[in-house]
Amino acid sequence: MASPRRIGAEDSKTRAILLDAAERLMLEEGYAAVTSRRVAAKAGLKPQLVHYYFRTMDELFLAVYRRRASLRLGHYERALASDQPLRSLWEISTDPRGTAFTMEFAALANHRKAIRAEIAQHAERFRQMQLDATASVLKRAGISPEACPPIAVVLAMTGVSQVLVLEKALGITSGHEETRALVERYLRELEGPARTKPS
Amino acid sequence: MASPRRIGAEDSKTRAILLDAAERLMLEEGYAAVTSRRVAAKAGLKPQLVHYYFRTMDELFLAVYRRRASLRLGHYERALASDQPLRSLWEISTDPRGTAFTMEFAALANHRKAIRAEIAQHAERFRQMQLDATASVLKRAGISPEACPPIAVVLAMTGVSQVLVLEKALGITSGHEETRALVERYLRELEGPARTKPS
DNA sequence: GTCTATACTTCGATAGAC
DNA sequence: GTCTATCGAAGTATAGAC
Repeated sequence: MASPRRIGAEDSKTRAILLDAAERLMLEEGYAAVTSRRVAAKAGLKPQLVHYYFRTMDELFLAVYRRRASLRLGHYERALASDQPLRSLWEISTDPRGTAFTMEFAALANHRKAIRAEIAQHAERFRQMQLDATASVLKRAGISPEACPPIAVVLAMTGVSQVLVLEKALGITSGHEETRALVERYLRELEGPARTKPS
Repeated sequence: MASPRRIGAEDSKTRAILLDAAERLMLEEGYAAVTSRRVAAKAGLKPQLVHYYFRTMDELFLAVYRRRASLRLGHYERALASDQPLRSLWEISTDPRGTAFTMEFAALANHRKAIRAEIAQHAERFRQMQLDATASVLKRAGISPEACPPIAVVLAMTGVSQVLVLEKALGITSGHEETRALVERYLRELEGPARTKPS
């Protein structure tokens, strides 16, 4: 009884265009630039259409996030099914676009409860997937979980890749090459040399 | 000849109060919450005073950043002068407040050129300080730079600490304890057990 | 140094016609 | 599904009195 207001269909073409525009805006100028007016302008549509497809701006942010998370889930599944899961995971996590999203949504989550909850939920799931793959690679390599806990490896990979991408975006690159080389050495020890071209 | 507009003194008490308010607002609700009206409300002052002390909101952000960076520089210097520089650096970089700032400003830098430049400049300086300390600790421990480049250790410490703090803020903590334990083990190997209470 | 008053812009959101 | 029209709130910033 609260809301007689109409909302557009989820499979609408226009809705997808608005999501694309919001996504690009977020990457290029940060979440603060994602306003109904600016999204519409970027999409070549009227601002009111944003409100027709999304009840609130939070709903728009959530829709953007969910679409990305769903894509990412696919990437993860393919990575884990490959013959070099750790290397594939490293390539995904050092992709600038993916990490830019992570950062932007993390900042956004600081003051939007609904988004924080959504992120936390997905993050735990991705973490578990990474952990399973990492644990089995380390086991196969004969590295004891006591000497080197797989979960710590996962966190280290996550942290190092995020720093590399974040700093590069800020124009800081000192030490990056050496760090990438070191990671490459570990990957070779565990899974051998790269067998597929990095995309 | 451009601006006949008056600007308040840098050593003003009121100015400091406004900076405090902006800083807290940024930590609690993210940079988007830092508006002239909200900063003034938090400081118990009129919004116009914000514009009296800062020409633009960017100038306010820069002032907040510089004040923090200056404090941080002092922390670093004390850490590097201590008898356990690596452990001290780890404690600094896992401090939630410091890292929350880093994240918030990194996100802000995405669409504010002046701030990006300021951050990059300071970051390189901090990086160099960390590197010097790390290199000398590793050397003393007899670890060759070829086996383990000091710069990679610095980036790893930075990345891992950031992930720990960022995820904790989002409510994600799986694997954190194990990772902290692993870092502790490395710190003990290099510098021995903690000799000072973590603040 | 702080106030009132104000100009102008942009924001999220809704109602109702087509 | 998209449009015109419009609200009230909040944003940055400035001028000028006290």
